[in-house]
Amino acid sequence: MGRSPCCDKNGLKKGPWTPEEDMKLIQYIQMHGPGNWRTLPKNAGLQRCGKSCRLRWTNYLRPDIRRGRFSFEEEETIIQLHSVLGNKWSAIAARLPGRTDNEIKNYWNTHIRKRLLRMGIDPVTHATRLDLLDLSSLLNSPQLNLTNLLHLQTLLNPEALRLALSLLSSHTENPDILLQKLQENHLLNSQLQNQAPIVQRPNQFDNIITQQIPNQSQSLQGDMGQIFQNNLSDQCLNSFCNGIPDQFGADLSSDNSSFQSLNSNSSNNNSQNLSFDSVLSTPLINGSTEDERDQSFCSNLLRFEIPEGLDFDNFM
DNA sequence: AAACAGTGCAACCGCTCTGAC
DNA sequence: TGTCAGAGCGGTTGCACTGTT
Repeated sequence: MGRSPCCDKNGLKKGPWTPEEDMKLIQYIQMHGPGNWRTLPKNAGLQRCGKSCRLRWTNYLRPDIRRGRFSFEEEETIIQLHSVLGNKWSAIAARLPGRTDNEIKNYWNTHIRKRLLRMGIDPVTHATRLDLLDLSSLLNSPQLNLTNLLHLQTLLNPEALRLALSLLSSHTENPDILLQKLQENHLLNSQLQNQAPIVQRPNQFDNIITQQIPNQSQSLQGDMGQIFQNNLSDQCLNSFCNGIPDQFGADLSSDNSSFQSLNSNSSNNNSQNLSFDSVLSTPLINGSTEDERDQSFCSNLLRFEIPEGLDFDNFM
């Protein structure tokens, strides 16, 4: 079915483009415009296949190409769009002027994907996954305490909470048991993955919070349930983030003002009024370091805010 | 200084989609 | 309606560069 012949089968050149080749391609397209890539290389005097020419032009030679590091806003847009569109790189690129699908794809695979994995987020589904979370780092965090673990309950499976509580007690009592628990964790994780997916997309959060909390609180005994009543909902996401940062090589205890303000701002809200917009106020700094970005990502962990005016019909 | 490992990215491969005939 | 060629797309590869030992 219409597959174009491979370059090497036709004796055409492959590999990196030389400046001379670039110049020929640019000059030809400036005179005749892009299109008809099959005949273009011959007419332009290039020993390349049409596909190679098209790729070179669309990804690197086009005058409107924007080079350089991705801004934080661009990263956020990529993540948000990816959560909705998946690996539709061209569709994502269409919303990022000057960026190509290839560039976005590479950036996702080399930067964003790894970062999400470190944060325990499945880069495919954007769901929080305990098996992806670096629990050993989490447990070493000075931020780790019972309250934070309880906050995790709202985001994780009850089995996961039980594991975490068990790990915490072991952590302080017997390091060997801790190691054993961590190994058992792999088994638990595989079981968790077979259960209903723990997806926290924003439009589902309200339901999760209003529906899951009562059930899970009831499943707890005595004071535990009361603690949940006091700590659930609007602080859960905040505390979840507070529990994570050590694995990013940063200590948020010295710089968690955004989270503190979140606490104070949201303290008057009940769980049903939880707005994830309130988590979005983390200051964003272009050109920040990877660690700084990780911290900011923490606050934007579960943010899948859809840009205003975005018509998804156009993507499908 | 050399060897090795890890990382990032340009480019290619091969499949699918689309439109012309 | 079926076939074909061209174009586009996502996945993958290979190499250059950088950091570590």
